Amino acid sequence: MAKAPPKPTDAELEILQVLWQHGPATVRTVNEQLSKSREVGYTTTLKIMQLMLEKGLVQRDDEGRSHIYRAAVREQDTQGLLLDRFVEATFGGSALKLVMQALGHRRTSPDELAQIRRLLNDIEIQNANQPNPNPDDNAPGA
Amino acid sequence: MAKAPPKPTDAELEILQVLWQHGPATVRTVNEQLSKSREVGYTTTLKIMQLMLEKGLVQRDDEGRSHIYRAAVREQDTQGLLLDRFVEATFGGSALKLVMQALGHRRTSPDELAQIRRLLNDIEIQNANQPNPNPDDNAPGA
DNA sequence: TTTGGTCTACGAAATACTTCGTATGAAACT
DNA sequence: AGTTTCATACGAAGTATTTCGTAGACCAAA
Repeated sequence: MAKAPPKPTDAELEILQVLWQHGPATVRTVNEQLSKSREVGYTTTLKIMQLMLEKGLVQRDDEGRSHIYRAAVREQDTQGLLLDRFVEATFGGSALKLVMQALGHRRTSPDELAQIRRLLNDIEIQNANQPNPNPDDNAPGA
Repeated sequence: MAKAPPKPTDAELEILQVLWQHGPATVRTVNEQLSKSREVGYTTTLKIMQLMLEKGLVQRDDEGRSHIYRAAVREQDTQGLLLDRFVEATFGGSALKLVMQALGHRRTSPDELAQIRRLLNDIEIQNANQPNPNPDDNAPGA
């Protein structure tokens, strides 16, 4: 089994965002997207994408003259990985603190709040049906 | 007004965590805490803390032989700042996606879920009382 | 076939971050 | 006083990331 691709850097993440949203694309297309938010040279984008290829973060199809790149890591997996590190580094591992901070210090629309409520319900239903697969907690709770 | 301190790096954040939890401390104390989770030389910690002083991330009291460092930035402010950047870089600016990911892909205890529900209630009450779609308010300091 | 446009490859500089070795001075101990 | 201990300061190397210049290949139009 091939080694898992490493954590993407900031510049790499920007490019992954484009590929996730847009689907497979050429360097030029990616560069144009990036250029909408900040100035960046074409060869800079090219170089980073080449490095990403070596790291296994993207794959490419080099049929024609210009190569087509696609993300080789899934959006959710990558976000999850980065989230874990971030929670660890910034909130000392407490996902609760993160969520509280995210919701508390930010204007959240009623619609979004509703979506979160729905998710909470789903989770509680799952917890009820599949209680505690890892009975390590001392929670006398309930 | 002094310039706001910059975004702390990973190593700096580790040190801030120690200072936030432990309160003002010497380099040696901080280094001992860090050493619990990974190997790190004393002068490495010292150097980083000196740089943090220059950046304004910490203050220090150099009375006696060993200096006492304290965090110069507040935990919540810093976490908020980092969270903003992180949401932007990783979730394309969608705090909702972040929360969904954090809650969805992680075992969350009933107690934590309850806390989040409570927070949601609070937010909705506030939204109802102050339906302020254009937050230009210069907080009249309660 | 020559010219101009567009592409990839590659080297290397610029920057930021982390790490540590060594110098130096003050205090504590004998 | 001499020696050991422990502190800070500082230089500099090691590493990772980002940036871009330049060279060479390819293709199409004139």
